Amino acid sequence: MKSTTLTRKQEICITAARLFKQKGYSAVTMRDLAAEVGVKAASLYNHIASKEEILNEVIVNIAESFTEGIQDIRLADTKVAEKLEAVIAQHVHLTADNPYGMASLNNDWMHLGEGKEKYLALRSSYEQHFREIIKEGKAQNVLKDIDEEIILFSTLGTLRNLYLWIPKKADLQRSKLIDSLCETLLNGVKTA
Amino acid sequence: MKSTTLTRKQEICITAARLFKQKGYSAVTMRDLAAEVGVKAASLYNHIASKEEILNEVIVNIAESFTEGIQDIRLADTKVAEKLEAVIAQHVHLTADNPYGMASLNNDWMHLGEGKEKYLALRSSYEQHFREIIKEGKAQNVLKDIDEEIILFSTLGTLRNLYLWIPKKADLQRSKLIDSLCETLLNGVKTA
DNA sequence: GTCTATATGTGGATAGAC
DNA sequence: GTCTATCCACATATAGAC
Repeated sequence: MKSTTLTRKQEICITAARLFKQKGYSAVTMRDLAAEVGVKAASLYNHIASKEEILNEVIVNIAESFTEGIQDIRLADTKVAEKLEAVIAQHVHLTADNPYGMASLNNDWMHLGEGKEKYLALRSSYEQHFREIIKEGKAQNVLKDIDEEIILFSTLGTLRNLYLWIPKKADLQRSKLIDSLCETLLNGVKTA
Repeated sequence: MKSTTLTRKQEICITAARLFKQKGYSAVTMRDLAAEVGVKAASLYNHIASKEEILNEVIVNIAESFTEGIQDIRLADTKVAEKLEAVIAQHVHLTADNPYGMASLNNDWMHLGEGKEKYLALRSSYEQHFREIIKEGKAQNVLKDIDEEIILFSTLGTLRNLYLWIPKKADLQRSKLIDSLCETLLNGVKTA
């Protein structure tokens, strides 16, 4: 992140993420990737140590962004309702910035090698922060008395799938999308 | 579906679906599958023609159930609110009956061969029926004036992820889960 | 930093004995 | 219907010339 010019390694990882979304990590070969980058497969190894390292680069950075972000949100001195909206907004922003990486994060994390434990810890931490916000919301009577896990996974289910249709709705403004999602997820779709 | 005793082919497909959920279709080898079934890899080919055929068996049957089900719901002579609840209930039932197959349906459909077009047609049809129900809801002022696509993908996002946590919450009764999801998805999580 | 050539392993699938 | 043995294509990754 020190320059606007992409290093070769970054170019490889970004291209890889796009292919991983299309076919999944296991079905993408180093030859596929090399062809897309415009070099021969062997040349990739001057920039990365292994296929697995690419997956690590793609996934772990995003996972860190999510966990750091929700920690800041949780600890912030704001109302619970605003925290919930901030969590939704963060998902929209991080997904719009990197929809391909989000696909790998969701679907290919089990193919991580060394990095798997770190990823699982980050995910676990993320969910725990989210649970604490939900608990706070229920304690303050801002959230209904619905099972905490249902609220967590229902909300996360929608947010985790954002990567599937944000690219298809490129025309939709982020701010409008965030507003609609907050309304839908927090207040529901039925009229009162 | 003509007997309570599983045929060898059914046993293979059920075992395969479980492995596909763990590692994804591409990363599961015929040797992995054979070991899990308790035979040698070559023996599998007395029951199935190819690895791809297994994926077809796993995915297409479920996709058909979903599309047929939502068509019946849409055409039924019931109120829109009940239709929405029926869609949610169908997701819970089909997912609880076959959580492993749902993983393949969500994540491995792109590896279908011949069956891919059929799958895509079924999915498209499913979404179209869902859209029509949403339109009906908005026309009758049962649903808020939120973008139809947002309602569709927000709701589907949560429902498509049910396979990830239904197995972890085996103790949760289906009827309680359906009630909670209807409340959460339709009326929202915030207090009025 | 990219290439050609290749080492080494493993994938899906088949042949034919039992 | 299951086995052993095997074919052949293709996977990741390395060696060494340029």
